[in-house]
Amino acid sequence: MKPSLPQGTRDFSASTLRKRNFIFNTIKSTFELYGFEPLETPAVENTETLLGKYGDEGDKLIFKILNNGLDNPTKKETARADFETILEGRTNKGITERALRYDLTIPFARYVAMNQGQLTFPFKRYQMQPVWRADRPQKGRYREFYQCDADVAGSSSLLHETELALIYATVFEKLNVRVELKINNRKILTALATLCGGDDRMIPITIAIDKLDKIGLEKVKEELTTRGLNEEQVGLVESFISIKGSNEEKLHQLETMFSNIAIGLDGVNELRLILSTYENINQTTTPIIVDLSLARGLNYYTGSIFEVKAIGVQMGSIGGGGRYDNLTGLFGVNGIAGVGISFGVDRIYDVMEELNVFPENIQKGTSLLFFNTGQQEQQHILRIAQLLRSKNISCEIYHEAAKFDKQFKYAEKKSIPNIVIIGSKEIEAGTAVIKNLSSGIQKEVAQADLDKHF
RNA sequence: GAGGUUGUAGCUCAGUUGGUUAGAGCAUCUGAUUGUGGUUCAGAAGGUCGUGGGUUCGAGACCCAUCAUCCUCCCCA
Repeated sequence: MKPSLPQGTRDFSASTLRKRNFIFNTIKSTFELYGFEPLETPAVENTETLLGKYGDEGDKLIFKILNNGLDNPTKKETARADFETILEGRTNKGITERALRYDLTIPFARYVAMNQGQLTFPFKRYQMQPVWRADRPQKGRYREFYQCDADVAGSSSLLHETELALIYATVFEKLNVRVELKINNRKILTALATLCGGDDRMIPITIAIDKLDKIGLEKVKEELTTRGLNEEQVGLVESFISIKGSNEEKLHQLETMFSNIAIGLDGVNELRLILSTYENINQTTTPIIVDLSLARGLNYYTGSIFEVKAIGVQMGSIGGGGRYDNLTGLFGVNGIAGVGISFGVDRIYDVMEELNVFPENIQKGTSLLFFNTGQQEQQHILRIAQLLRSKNISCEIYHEAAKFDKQFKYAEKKSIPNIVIIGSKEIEAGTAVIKNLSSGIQKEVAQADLDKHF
């Protein structure tokens, strides 16, 4: 059979992995600087833990795992009946009891709900693991990709929003990626829905305005009309998303617009507080921008919402997050608020590759190669290599006494910067020949001092 | 779920209106080179042209199906 990879998945080789790890390490160390602690959850969750949390579209994109033992003859009739419900488009425990994790937030909520008695609140955790979506792959979209989440459970303090925004700014500055950090508040969108005829207008309105920068104002208005808004209501939405100016100017206009709607004013005040603390503290060059068309599809958000876009690259959002008032409510535990952000490592990688901003020094592998001149010498070299390794110098020995030509080419292909020759002559003299491959400079040193040269 | 793109050597790609034995560059291997590479030169190896049907005297090329791929929409990181 021909070897192949499932759609939307990738192998990562050494140079890619070093760059990816650079991103992971940057995010991880920043999370820890802010007091978040690590958590890992299984790749597989019970299907019912995940279903119904991401909307109808989301449910369709969850990878479900076929149960084992369906071919057991004694269970054949039950299996057949269960499968009928699958054909009707519903999931069934008898066929797919488990599913692959779709994001990290719901598993986190499940974990908090299960362990609420043991946790210290506010509970701050970070999690960097792959998630899977049965989506159609395309640019910046994979079926297996990593998310790096930091969430706080059990606190409604807006301090967390500010700190999470600072984490975004810090990480992207460390990665040398210029970004636009966009913020909005679901309460403002709720107020808009109220103005437009009721809370049930919330989802259609958010879905439509979220597409503003992609499809333009006219198409958004069309979509609002087909979703049942009348002319006056469409006009309201239009004047809402047309609000321009500085952050403060936008907030000011919103106050006028929602002067009679408490939840709207509430949202404006939250935004103002987060913005002022951020702007006071932030030492990076990343601006935070109020974007009223920012809506975010996931419907569990209830307060602040964030999104990060890279500047200068055509790519969907590389990070997003927000506040959800009742994180664990779906698991029967009420009263635990949450707020969190997520980094899309795979997209960040694509962006950094396109902008060519990875540092040079992260590709460091083996620092020297010992040439192999024969069995006898190999024994001697092995001892020296172990000594260097104990001093934290990475080295390898060419696996056979081949022509120098071959050994040189091996070193060059693996980008090993130095080669060391210890042949019979050198063993006798107690010396070693070091050659730097990029400069071509060669020197003879005492074997005992070898470690001092790397 | 809807629409489009592209599948030829390990990689990147040529291949004329259908016509002998399907090509190039890079990479690989061998030699020039018995302890000093990158350059150069000489040579070798590598393909059931994604798969299966069809049209034709003749198909890498045309038609149909199928699979894969990348991209767009939906939705999202």
